[in-house]
Amino acid sequence: MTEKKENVTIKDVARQAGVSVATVSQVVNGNGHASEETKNKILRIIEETGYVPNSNARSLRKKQDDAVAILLPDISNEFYARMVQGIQDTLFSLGRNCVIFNTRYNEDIEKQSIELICAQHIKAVIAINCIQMDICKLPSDCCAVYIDSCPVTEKSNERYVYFSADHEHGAYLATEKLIQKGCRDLLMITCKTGEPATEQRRKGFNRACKDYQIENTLCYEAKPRDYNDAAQKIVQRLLKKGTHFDGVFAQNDIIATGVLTQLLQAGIRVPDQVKIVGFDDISFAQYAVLPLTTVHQPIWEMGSDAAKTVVELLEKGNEGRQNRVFPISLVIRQTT
Amino acid sequence: MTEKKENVTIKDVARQAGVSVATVSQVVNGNGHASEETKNKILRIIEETGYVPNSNARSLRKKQDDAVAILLPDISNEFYARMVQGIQDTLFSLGRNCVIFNTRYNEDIEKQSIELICAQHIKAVIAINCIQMDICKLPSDCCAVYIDSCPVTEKSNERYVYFSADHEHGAYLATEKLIQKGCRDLLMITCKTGEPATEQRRKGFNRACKDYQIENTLCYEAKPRDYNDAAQKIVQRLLKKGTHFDGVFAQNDIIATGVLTQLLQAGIRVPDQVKIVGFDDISFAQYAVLPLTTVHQPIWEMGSDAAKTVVELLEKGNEGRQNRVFPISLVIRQTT
DNA sequence: CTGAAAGCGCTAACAA
DNA sequence: TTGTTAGCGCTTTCAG
Repeated sequence: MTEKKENVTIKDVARQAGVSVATVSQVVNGNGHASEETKNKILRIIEETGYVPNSNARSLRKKQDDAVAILLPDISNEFYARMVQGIQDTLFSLGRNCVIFNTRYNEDIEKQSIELICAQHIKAVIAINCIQMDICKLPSDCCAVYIDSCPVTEKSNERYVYFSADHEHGAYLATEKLIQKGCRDLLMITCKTGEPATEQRRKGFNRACKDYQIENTLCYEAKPRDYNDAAQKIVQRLLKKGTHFDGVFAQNDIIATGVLTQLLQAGIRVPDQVKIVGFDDISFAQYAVLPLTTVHQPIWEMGSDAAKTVVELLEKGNEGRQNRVFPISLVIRQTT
Repeated sequence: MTEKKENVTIKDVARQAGVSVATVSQVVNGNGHASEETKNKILRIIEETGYVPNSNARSLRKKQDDAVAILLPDISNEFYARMVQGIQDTLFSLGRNCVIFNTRYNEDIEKQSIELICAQHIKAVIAINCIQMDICKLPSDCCAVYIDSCPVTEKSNERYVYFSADHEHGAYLATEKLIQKGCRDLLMITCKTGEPATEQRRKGFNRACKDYQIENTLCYEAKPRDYNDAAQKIVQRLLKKGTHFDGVFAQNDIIATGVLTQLLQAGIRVPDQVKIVGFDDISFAQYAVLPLTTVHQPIWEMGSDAAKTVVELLEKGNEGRQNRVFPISLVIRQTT
């Protein structure tokens, strides 16, 4: 039976090695006191047979899955995809893996995902910008890092930590740049109303406007799923009505791209007549029709750090761990 | 115990409903013959307690996990992300979920992912453009849809089906367009050598060149992970050497964007002096510095169809199912 | 240092 | 229509 490498169980390995399953288990998990000799023998048999432990059985027995769940709204948005890369890279180096729940900005799918997390007895989750902030819905023995899902003023505790980029500061810098470049009639196009990141960016925008005594401001919301299209429609409508604006703060780069497209199409010169600042600094901010001035977020780092943190939370509990606010910076390109 | 909704097991439900676990199991899985009365009672208790079946126990018992595995090389590439959306949308409507393995063009990670698939006893996989074509490595009771992972001439069988876009035709159309627009010195920048899609596109390019008697052709490979950067470096080097070319067939839109950036930076007019055609038609093909002429693939549809197919394969076996080649089309924008 | 045995939560015969 | 029971593959006391 050494040629077929399927459905080999711990029992098969034990039998072939002439030991008990307990010993095999100990060797596999490295927490035993097996002699070098038996250890080597078992390892050899494992190699030969291609034995791979049944993770369902293990999770069942331990009442705990060793995967980390990632909840996010849209995997085709590069912002989230790059954060996932950060998470995975770090998880991989910790010998763990993850399961991604792509919730499509849909509360039902989010709810269902949480049910799957319960069903699978996953005890570590990274929730990125999720709607369902009602954290009671996670089993009480679950650890979590919430990224942008909660106001970071939320106190972290034994099981939860809150991460966020410094959205307010980023928005302030973006708005300030527009004003310093001479814009007086500002348009902000936000992401989803109610999202913590959206609201903090709004705050930063408003504060900058106040500090510089800018009073002509417009604000519209781009519905998610298709930010680009939403942004184009907003600009189109404004242009048609003849509403004047000379500076646009787009709450993400996808929105900024939509604004840019529509403006250029209407024959408006950017940045001469209208200036634009985006947010996130995803790759096509660089490669857009006009490379975008935008607010850079340390996306990979936040993901990587979240992975490290959630695993520590799970393994050692929260040793006085604080919430984290990640610094952002303004990247000047050609739309301002 | 009706207020806490944690760690409620089938036993708890059975006890509270005054029935056996077998009956509960039957009701939950809908394959029993319970009376309306007991069924309703059980359903009510489930609702009250918030019982959710332990998927690890179920998978263990059934020797089969009901998740579908997705293997792909780079989730931050919008092409793959959008295909995932298609897969998930369809899987969701079938009441299944998926686990994504993001292998980073890394054979080790791919191997490890396959091990996790084995460990978890997942029996359905969708493998997109994966390296490990040695399908023997999947357990013999696994069903799979391979997308772009194998030459589609591979015969499908009881357990495997091969999907592919019509890469050769797409490449032919792209190349033909360049030639018809007057290009005579063609540069092709390929994706990873050896990938079936790469090789088929190469074939299409070569065939078009032959048909139109174009002899001055150059061919370089852009290494994955950072296609944009790789493409920029290739163009930079060529420009420095003074190598002449007036038409570029980029094997994906990310590469095309890199080419475009470098060309414009060198003061070369596109499409006047050099024309470019990309491949995939991902969103920023539309929003690039110059909207890209590119080959459109039905990405969402391929994903959706793959999901449907793999589930059917699993549930009913392969009822004479053929491989599929998806049609592509050329989208003309502003780089030709 | 190693083995025996209980049991995680669930499903599927089989009995009643 | 419903209940009893064996056992999926694994980890983990507890004995030896």
